[in-house]
Amino acid sequence: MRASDRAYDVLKEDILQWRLVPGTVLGETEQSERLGISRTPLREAITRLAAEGLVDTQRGRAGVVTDVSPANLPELFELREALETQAARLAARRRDAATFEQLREDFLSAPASLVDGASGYYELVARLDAAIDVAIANPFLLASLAGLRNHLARVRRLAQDNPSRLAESVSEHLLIVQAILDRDEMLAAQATAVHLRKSLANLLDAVATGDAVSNSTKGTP
Amino acid sequence: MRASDRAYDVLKEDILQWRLVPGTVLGETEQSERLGISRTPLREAITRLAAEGLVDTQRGRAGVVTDVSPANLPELFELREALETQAARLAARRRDAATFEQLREDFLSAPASLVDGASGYYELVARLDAAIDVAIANPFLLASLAGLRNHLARVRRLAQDNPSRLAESVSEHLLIVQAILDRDEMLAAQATAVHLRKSLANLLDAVATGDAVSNSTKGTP
DNA sequence: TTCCCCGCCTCTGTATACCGAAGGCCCGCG
DNA sequence: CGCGGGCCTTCGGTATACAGAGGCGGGGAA
Repeated sequence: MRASDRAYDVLKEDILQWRLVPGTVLGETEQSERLGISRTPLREAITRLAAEGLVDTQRGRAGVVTDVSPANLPELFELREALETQAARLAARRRDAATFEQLREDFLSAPASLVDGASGYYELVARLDAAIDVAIANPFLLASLAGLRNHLARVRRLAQDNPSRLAESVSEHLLIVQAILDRDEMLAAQATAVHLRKSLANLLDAVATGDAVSNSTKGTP
Repeated sequence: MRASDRAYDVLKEDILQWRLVPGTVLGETEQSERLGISRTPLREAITRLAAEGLVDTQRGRAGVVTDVSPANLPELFELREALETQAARLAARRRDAATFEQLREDFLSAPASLVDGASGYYELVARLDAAIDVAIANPFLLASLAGLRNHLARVRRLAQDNPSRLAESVSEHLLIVQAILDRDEMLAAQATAVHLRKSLANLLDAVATGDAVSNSTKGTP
């Protein structure tokens, strides 16, 4: 594997996992030494991260890890609503029945597994996202979704999911999966919109009540 | 200005204007000599173009200008519908009245100027896009829109606008501007969706009837 | 004549050297 | 003692040198 790819992966993970906090200056000399590579491949990694909006680069100053704040939540969800409602609509149109039938069963049995931690549930949601990605079969929409998810991953660390919210979330996802299975494009899109609005409201509420996630206590390997 | 920025601008323009056709291999040595810079800043430019999806890079092979074909039109418009309907909705919510009042007047007088070429009209549409960009005030949505427009600029060269289509397009845009002025979010989004569907249908028809644009005969400076 | 293998050559990937600019610190002057 | 200017240091930007890999062509053998 290329050194620039490794540098990119490491730096991206470091930023997404808040090991490199917003505002951190990524000096070329410093980071190239830390990663054990020379400045040339490091620059390529920084350039790629800048293109994804994870770092800012200004003339004469090396990359600075982009700032994220609760103020970005409404902005991100405006984009998310645009992309994911369309994704749900297209998935309903083109989905593979067997895949979503399986997902439907998994979501039906999800409440039982919620009692012992939510990590399995998050993994299930990720599988739904992946299934939708495959179903929509649109590289351009997919690229925009991928960029969005970078920022969502960072902002999620700002607030913790409310346990009671998870049960709601399961039923909302189930509705989406069912609509996709039924080839009901309109319902799939609207159920997604509903889910996103409620998710945003929950996140904003969690932020407002000071339920912030300490960076050191939470890890998602 | 930095050499890498100049290289990026030149290459991007060359790709968007079809001076570098899809499939062209961008050898590092060759391009750095052509642009009169060394390979280091050129690599940065290629990396940025790759992040935007304008070039493919695979291990051991330099950048290759991404392929575009009429088959991409439906895919692009699926993303475009998602982003631009949301953009119209948000613009209706947050627009500056004076800006769009001016645009309304300009679109009202657009049919008169259509008789002597459409270049002024395209510029007017670009001004509307810019006004919407300002109104939505959302950097994430804006970034996705910018990426989309890169690809749209390329694919437009695949088909020529039908003159009779332009008159229709004016009235569709007028409806969008009026809806934004009226703060009618729903109508703004739906009018945008209508416009996009008709645009796509027109483009697909133009492609199907072999009305392709010769690369050398059309320039957009 | 055709196919396969070997070797050369070019090109990418990485490291490093050089240059210019900007910022910080220190010294001197008011 | 404070402020300003100049010098020095450091870092980003660019060029270039070097190594490894992959591809292509030529030659030999079947």
